[in-house]
Amino acid sequence: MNTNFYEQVYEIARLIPKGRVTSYGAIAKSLGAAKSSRMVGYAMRYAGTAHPKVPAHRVVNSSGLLTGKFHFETPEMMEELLAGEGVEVKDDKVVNFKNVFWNPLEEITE
DNA sequence: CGTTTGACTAACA
DNA sequence: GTGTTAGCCAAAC
Repeated sequence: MNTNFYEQVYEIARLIPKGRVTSYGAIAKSLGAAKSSRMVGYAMRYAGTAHPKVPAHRVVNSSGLLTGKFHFETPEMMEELLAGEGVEVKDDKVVNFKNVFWNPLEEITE
């Protein structure tokens, strides 16, 4: 299969379980491209155009901050989506980030 | 094909 | 804890 960089990012993003979040850097590391953390976010930018669509709202920065909320249809949608999945969001940040953090490396295990 | 960009991270002040 | 700077790299324009 064509393991495009974007496709890999999307694939992992879809693996994020409900009620859990992860960081861009974590995804980048799972791809073996820890340096390309920005590329992960860059790819997420096209998440809405990707098929199938990816739960970009489950991806936050290393601080658990909803950095990409403004890229959604509405900045508030990201919080709503997370809240709807059981992830509490306070001041644009994920509450108990470490607690809800999901490590893709544990799921990939390849 | 060259330049700009960017939903990041880490390091430093 | 907050602000700024630098490094990073692949895609978009």
